[in-house]
Amino acid sequence: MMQTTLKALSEHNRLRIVGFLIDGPHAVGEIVLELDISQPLVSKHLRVLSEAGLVEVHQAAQQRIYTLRAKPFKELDSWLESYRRLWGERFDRLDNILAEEKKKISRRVQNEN
Amino acid sequence: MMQTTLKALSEHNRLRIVGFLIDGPHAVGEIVLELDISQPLVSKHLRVLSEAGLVEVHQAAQQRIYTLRAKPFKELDSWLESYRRLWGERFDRLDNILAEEKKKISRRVQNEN
DNA sequence: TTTATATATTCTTACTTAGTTATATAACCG
DNA sequence: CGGTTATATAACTAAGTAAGAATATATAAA
Repeated sequence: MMQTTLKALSEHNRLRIVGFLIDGPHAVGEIVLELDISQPLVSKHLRVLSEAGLVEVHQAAQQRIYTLRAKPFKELDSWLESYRRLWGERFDRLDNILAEEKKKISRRVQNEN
Repeated sequence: MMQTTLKALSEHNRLRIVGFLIDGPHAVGEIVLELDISQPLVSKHLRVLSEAGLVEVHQAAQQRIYTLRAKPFKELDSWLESYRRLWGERFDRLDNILAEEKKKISRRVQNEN
């Protein structure tokens, strides 16, 4: 749920963890080194992220490798969709670009004929 | 900041308030009726949202009208950009929308000829 | 087996925060 | 003015939660 996702992401260190996991899966130990906080703390945050469905684990020997899951981010993205109208800007810009593209394409198509 | 935005949105009733404000500005009293929670509680949440820069107020007689501000949502959107690669396809939103639109336009223009 | 490595869990403490109740402020209205 | 409406603020309580310290679990290696 959106609620759960937002809550999980609303904490500083968890946001950092998620940010670190963008560039691929990482073991707990690597996260500890990257964030420079205690291992138990990292484990606890990973648990929260895990329960929120933001990450998944798989085991490799003694290591636990954590990976981002796409779903909650996709959900966030589509939730945001309702708000994009707030800054018409982007769509305006898009419209302008589209208008130009239309001209270009129109010209091209006519040349082809 | 992303942190602040996410934290403000991570609370149930605040998320509801923000959701309600999508369809336009609303007075505190209207929010109270819509969410069916106490007025002081609504005021407190509006304060948090306000301090997080998610809403802005203007006064009309005894009423305070709250409106969504675009900026933090824009920020959220561009923050999400880094994560879109998680579900492949839409890497740059704009680019992809453009690509699709181009096809449509191309088709349309050809039909016009 | 013992020992080392990697990670998780438990317990506690300090702090934050959602919600309630009661009260203050301020604008409008007769 | 006095009353009413609309909203904010303060004080309080209860619940949540992040962080640290100590300990437990589990796999691997010697």
